Parts: sequence; structure tokens; C-alpha cells
Amino acid sequence: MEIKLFDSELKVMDILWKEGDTTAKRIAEILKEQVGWSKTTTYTVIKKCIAKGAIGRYDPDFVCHPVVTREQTRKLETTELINKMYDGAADQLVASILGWKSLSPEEIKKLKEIVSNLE
Amino acid sequence: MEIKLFDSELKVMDILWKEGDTTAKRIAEILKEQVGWSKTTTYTVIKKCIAKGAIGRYDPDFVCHPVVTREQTRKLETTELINKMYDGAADQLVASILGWKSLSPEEIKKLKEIVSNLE
DNA sequence: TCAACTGTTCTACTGCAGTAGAATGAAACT
DNA sequence: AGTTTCATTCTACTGCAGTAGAACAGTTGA
Repeated sequence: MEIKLFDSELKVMDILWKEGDTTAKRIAEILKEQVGWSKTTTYTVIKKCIAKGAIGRYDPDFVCHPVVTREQTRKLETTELINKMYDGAADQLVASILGWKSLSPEEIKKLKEIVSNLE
Repeated sequence: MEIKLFDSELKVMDILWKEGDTTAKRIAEILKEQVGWSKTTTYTVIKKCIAKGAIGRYDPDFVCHPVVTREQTRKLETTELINKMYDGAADQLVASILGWKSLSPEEIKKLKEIVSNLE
């Protein structure tokens, strides 16, 4: 089951992924301070997240709980990028990134380990 | 100089990147057959691409030439994804992709080559 | 010379993500 | 009981990417 999150929804999910279960009120406070959203905007977006199953809400105090995980969303977004920009070839995306970004020796070492463990 | 392309504009650029310099007429034909666009839609999008400098147009026959390259666009889109979903950490994106193990044996082989040539 | 054709531009509608003001309703205080 | 407060919902506007019909202009053929 794949749930596509819009940018506004991601802002809310980001809070939950960082803070863990949180009340809507608190999320509204954070986003007001962080991106200047009116509290009603935050509530509207939270409701959309609930409607599409990205957030669950439980007693006591109607706490919001992230159902969709950050990793799921990362995978979805990344797969979309790979399909849109790299003709579905994941290795080309990796190759491109490695071409632009110079990794530290430490990171290279880690990467070599990861890759050598691949089947 | 970074030029953000919308999805519709990408459709046009994709033709140019694949086919090389091409007349607007031909692009319209291809996109009509490929995604059902009316020819005026294609012309409108081409004009937007020209306006933002992604496409240049030259005589004879008003041939469209891709100014922005596929690699530039890949880099822009990928960087945006990394900032949006991975807190700006490119190596984390790479690690995630490798963690999903959605790579084919050929892709893994290529990747091992790339990584072993690093540094 | 004019008519038909067709590549190109002009203009405008549409859907939807993003945003938030007004309304609601339930607790807290007097 | 009445009033104030404040979390939450209801409702609706806005901007813009996406799309294309109608108008225009240049060329071809009669």
C-alpha cells in the first residue's frame, strides 16, 4: 500500500517522525513557529493525512501517530525520481550522485562494505 | 544557473534529449501519439521552455535545441529530493537505495565497478 | 488573385494543492 | 447559569501547472 504525500503533508509528517507521537495542538505550534502556518492550516493538513491513512489518532488527548514511515516515503519518492529522471535505473542514480559528490574516505569505505555485501 | 522544469516541460525535453534537435512540429507529432497531447498543448509548453531558457530555437526551420541538459536536470531534481527527504545527506540516499535491494544483478555488478573505482 | 492548408501563437478554462477565516462545541472559570 | 477561552472542524478562496480551442500568418497550388 503506497501513500503519496504532498509537500504540505510532508511538513506535518516530518514533525511526527522527529518528535514521535504528538498532539495536533503541538504540531500547530511548531509549524507556526517553523514555517508560519496558521493553526487551521495545520489542522486541515493533519485531517488530510488521517483521511489517507498516513496518520492515526488515538486517545487519550487525540494524539497523532505516524502510520506511514519516513523510510516508506523515502522509498516512494526515490522510486518516482528514478522512474521520472533515470528511466527506472537505480544504479544510474547512484552513479550520478557519486559523480557529483565527493565522499570522504570514511564514507567510501562504508559504501564499499555495503556494496560488497550485496548479493 | 538552475532551471526548474515542470512535468509537462520534461515531456518535451525528453524528446529533445532522445532525438536531438527537432522541429516543434515533430515534437507535437510524437507527443500526440505518445501521451495524447493536442498540438497546441505541445507548442505552449515548448514556448514556456524557450521563455525560461531550457530550449533554444534556430534557423533553418525553427529547430528546437535543448540548452538544458538531462544531466543538469537530473542533478537538480536529485538534489531537491535529497534536501526534501534525506536532510541533505546524499550518502544516506545511496545507502537507502542499496538497502531496498531492488537492484538487478546487472545493476549490482555495475555498481560494484563504480564504487571500486572511487577515490 | 485567391483559397486552402497548416505551423504557430493568443487567450482562456480547469483541477487541485495550499492556505486560512469563520463557525462550532466543549471545557474552565466566576 | 452565563461567559470566556481555545482546540477543532467547516467551508471556501487563491495561485498556478496543465491543457487546448480559436485566431492568425505564411506558403502552396489552382
